[in-house]
Amino acid sequence: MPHSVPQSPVHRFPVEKDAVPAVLQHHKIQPTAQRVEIASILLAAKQHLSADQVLSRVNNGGGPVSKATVYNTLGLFAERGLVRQVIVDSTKVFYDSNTAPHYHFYNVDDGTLVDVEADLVPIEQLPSAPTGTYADGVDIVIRIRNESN
Amino acid sequence: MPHSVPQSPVHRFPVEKDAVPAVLQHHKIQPTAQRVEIASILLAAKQHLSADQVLSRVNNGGGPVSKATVYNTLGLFAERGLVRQVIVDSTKVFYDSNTAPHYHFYNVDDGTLVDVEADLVPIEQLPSAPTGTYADGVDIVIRIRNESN
DNA sequence: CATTTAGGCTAGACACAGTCTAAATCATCG
DNA sequence: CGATGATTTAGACTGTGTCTAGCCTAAATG
Repeated sequence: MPHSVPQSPVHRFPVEKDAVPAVLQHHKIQPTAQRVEIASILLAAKQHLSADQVLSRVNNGGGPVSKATVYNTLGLFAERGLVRQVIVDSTKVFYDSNTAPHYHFYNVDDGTLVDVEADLVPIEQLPSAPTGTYADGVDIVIRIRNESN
Repeated sequence: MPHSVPQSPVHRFPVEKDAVPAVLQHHKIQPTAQRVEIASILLAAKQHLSADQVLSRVNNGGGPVSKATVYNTLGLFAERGLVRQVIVDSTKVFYDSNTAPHYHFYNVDDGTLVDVEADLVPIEQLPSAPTGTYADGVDIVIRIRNESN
């Protein structure tokens, strides 16, 4: 499961489809038709999509793209820092088009993710990583529930 | 996916097998043979086990317990606050026998989990939960990698 | 032009964690 | 003892994600 060092995006949201190939190249990703298709869905807004959601959106909009290609492409995007994997649900991975430092509210009742600005969670200092290792990133998830009265 | 409000354990590690039924009852769990078997594996130490690991351990040690029972039982334990679910790997859930407030290092190279004392990560304040929701808990995962030189 | 080559794409089979179902078993209580 | 409700069970099933083997395309080679 590849993870990447957090990296500030150089692009602004939304990214127009015309601008997608350049963004891909900036991340050392060959822009093919399918990759542009998938990236333009993700980069249309700051959002969290599962592979499943990307697959169905791409097959309603642009052209049919195979399941394998969607999964491979999302993995490649994550590896190259174009998107970030978010692990909050044991059953699926979310891909976050917002790569700026931030955390998440996760609504366990409806499975929704909401961004939390990083500076809203001031951490004085991180504990040092165990010997022989180095920190690669910090994920903070604040689990929330609906007030059910 | 049930989550529970964090709850300080009243027991000390390791919990001897004789003491397990009382611990279960303290968490409002009927102590059956299978549940005692599974709980005594988890409570033998502060540790992080997947359902898979519990299943194979219980079937090497005590008696055969079906897969469905292991999954149901772990879910029940989590719901009643005897153990905590830890979501760091998209492919499986870990069950943490340490229910005291703490966070985790997650070694993405070898899939290992290491506890981080809660007071080593001082958080000044949490952002307020979105309207209509309330915070149910905070998970912090520091992803680490092996220094590969 | 024909041929090779390399990267990318695809359908469909596959792997595997976790859930569901229907039946068997067990405990408790009158 | 028989009824009732909770628990356990084997095995089928679901859904996410991976793998395989072949196909396509574009660029390089001759």
